[in-house]
Amino acid sequence: MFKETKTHEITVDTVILTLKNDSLQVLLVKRENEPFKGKWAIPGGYVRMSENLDDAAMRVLKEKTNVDNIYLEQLYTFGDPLRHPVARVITCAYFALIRAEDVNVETTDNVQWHKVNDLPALAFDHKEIIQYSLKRTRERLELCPVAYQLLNEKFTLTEMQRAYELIMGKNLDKRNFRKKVIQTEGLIELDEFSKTSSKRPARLYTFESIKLDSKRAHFIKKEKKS
Amino acid sequence: MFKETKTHEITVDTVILTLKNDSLQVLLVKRENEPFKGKWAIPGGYVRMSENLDDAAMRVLKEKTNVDNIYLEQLYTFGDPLRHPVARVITCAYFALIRAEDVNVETTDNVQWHKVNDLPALAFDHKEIIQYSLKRTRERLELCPVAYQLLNEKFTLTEMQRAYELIMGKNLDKRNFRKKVIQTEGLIELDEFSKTSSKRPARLYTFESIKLDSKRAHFIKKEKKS
DNA sequence: GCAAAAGTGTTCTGTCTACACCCATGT
DNA sequence: ACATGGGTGTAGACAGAACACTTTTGC
Repeated sequence: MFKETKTHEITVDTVILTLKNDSLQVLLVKRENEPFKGKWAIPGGYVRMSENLDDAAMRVLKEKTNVDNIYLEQLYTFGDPLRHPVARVITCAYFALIRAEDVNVETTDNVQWHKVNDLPALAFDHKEIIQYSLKRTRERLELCPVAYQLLNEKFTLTEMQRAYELIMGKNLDKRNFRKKVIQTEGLIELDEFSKTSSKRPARLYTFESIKLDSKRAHFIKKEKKS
Repeated sequence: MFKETKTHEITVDTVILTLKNDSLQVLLVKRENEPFKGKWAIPGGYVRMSENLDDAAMRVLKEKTNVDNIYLEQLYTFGDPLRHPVARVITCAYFALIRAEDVNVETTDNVQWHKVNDLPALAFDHKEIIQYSLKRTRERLELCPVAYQLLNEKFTLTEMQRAYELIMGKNLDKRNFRKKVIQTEGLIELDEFSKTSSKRPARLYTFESIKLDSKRAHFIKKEKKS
């Protein structure tokens, strides 16, 4: 009766992206156990019996990073039988964009940010998962300005543009970018300016509902006047 | 050691859509076992230990419908602990659009097509899964003309337009529709005409790679002339 | 006063929408 | 000859791309 002890196991893995040092970075943890002991991996863990997948992803994310209340989206489920060398582990991958400001991750020797353009060797199929999350993030970005999730509560348009550029992997035209984003529903022009000691102060912006529930945090174009 | 016999089980479920009788229909099977015995459900089954999720979905689909070589796409993974009343079953849902012509499904009392706008009571969260597949299909349709998968090998533009209308749930302008689709890469105008006994014969079209591997069957706009 | 980033408009091109009439055939 | 669905073009609104100079501040 217990011959079939081999069962599928199911995990969630989370790709956590942030902006740091003018590059897009992903949070990795060093594996402490076999397989792939000592290799870097995206944070993940087993799904508990009584929690749904979203909750499991949230929990794992919170356990690893102490970050909560963010835009967390199911990415794809990876189930190749060979993705795990010793067991059959199917993983449901999630991804999240988080604000540098919110990041109270204490990085240690075993928990570190890595540039997505310069990844170390990764455990399992985690490189593929990260690449896929980038693809999805780019697709999302073309529909709604999710980049605000990477920005501080108050930000300049230049910062926002830079976030877009880092995600899209190409430079954008300043005037066209501004023309487009100022039409975004929920974007608020503040009467404050950055005083980052540099040159001319830049106007700050914020999002109306920047603290809202992540599920509804889609910013779309403002209604046309009729 | 075997106290923790409760484990996650993982299934794949497939939403199989087709056009029939001028409506979008989904293939349902009547459940023969508890839970939800006698209720309609989308075809699904357990993932085998040595197959990946895509293969499992393909296999289940083939077993239930005898249809192969189609556009089959992972939809979403549903993992609510309460979605199955007696066990913890996480399901990875796939969806497929299939051609009426290819459908050699023998429908029986237990295997039938149902209009997506008029579904019976369904087992589990299958109604939600079907709704989600419609949403995704609409999104896909705006990017590439996946509707060809619902059409016969040779089709008229009016048939194609009708497929779009049924998926999008709204009527389209004939001239605008044609202007747009004739720019689609891979669409071939044939020197044949439908002779469906009606009135004026309509020109037939086909897709260049209509028999191609589903993964690459994305038709995009033709290159602009430079 | 100069270095550095902030800020700002116009033109062109392509795409989307709305809209109405003639054509080819079967009966 | 007429009924039926097939087939076609134009004008206006809007969105995206290209492109360069002035402004404000710190030093």
